[in-house]
Amino acid sequence: MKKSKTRFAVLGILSYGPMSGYDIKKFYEQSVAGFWSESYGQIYPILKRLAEEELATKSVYKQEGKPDRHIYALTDKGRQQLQQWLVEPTDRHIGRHETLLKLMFGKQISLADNILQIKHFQDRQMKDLKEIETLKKRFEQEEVDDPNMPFWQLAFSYGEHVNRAYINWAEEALASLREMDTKRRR
Amino acid sequence: MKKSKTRFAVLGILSYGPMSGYDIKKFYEQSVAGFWSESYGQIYPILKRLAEEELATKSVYKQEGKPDRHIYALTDKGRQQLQQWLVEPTDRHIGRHETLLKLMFGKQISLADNILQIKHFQDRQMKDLKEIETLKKRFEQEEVDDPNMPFWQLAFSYGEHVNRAYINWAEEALASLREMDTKRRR
DNA sequence: GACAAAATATATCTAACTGTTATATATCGA
DNA sequence: TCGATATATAACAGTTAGATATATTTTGTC
Repeated sequence: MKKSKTRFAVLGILSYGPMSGYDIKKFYEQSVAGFWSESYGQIYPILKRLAEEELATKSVYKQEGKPDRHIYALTDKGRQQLQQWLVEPTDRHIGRHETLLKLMFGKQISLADNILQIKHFQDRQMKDLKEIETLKKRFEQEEVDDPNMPFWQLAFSYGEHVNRAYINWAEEALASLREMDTKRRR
Repeated sequence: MKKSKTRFAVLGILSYGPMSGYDIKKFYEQSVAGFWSESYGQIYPILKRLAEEELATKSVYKQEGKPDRHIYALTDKGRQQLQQWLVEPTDRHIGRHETLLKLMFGKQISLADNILQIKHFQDRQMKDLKEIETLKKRFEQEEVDDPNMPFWQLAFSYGEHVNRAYINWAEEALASLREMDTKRRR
């Protein structure tokens, strides 16, 4: 039986420094949206288990007006397990790209509706690309000094490459669908 | 509560013609690997429910030596629900790209190990791209005459765009990691 | 501009759902 | 012996949507 990937995603984030479950969720939403996500339903139970297995230590910080912060810090044992996973060969995970799936059944609806779907997809990826560019610039201007920076830059570059591919494909697909439309009307 | 996407993935495939659960799995493995997948654990229970809800009809064909084939065919009601889903706005699903996640924690392991991971990823995507090209050529040569063909071509084109982006990004990332390596050694 | 209402942020946690993996079962052909 | 054919399911992994409770920020109205 394969071990949960969330386990390692959490250990990985803790390698950046001690954090709460809330912080971890925020990180995955704001920084690596695009190629990874985590949900509270997994994060909290796993943090508990990591503490039990001594891969992380837990300490509680009281706050006024806000709930306590349960901060977890990576132990040596935790770092070792993380490193083991990092060097393991990685097998493919087939994502579920709903827009593409819908397109496979495009014959069932009008060309106009197909065009709307792809436009919606293209718009979203354009926004994503802009966000990545903004984040990248902010990191450069603020001259973020972090030993993880070179790896974050590779991730930015990934986002740029993939989103540009999405946008270009969508442009091509839209042209193709519009051509089908004019042919059909003749 | 959102409805299961497998439901619609199954209805969609049935729009191509009557099929068994086994056929559906094979389709998702062989044809749209790259942007969708389905597992038996979902397919069989959902086929049962689709028949109960009269979105598909079931008929059993006996075979000698092999298990019976349970063939499901889309009903008008099923086609209607499929069409409704096809025109609905699609929201983003964030995949889980393990290689990229590992790269985010690349500082924890050697540059050589990071390079191995990306090479492994690049190799796999090169194979995928070749497979898509092969499939595309076969469809062209055999002059496949199917009203869904234009939509399949858009899916091929998607695969080409995205895999080329993956490969190019990997090339860039490898160059960058190798440069980091020479700098570190100086 | 003042005030209230609504939305967002902080923070943890869990039930109910969706989706994956691995295996059982059984026969035929390579 | 392995893979293809074919259905089925238990155990696990992962997501969604809500409860809980308070502070701040935004928005709408007078």
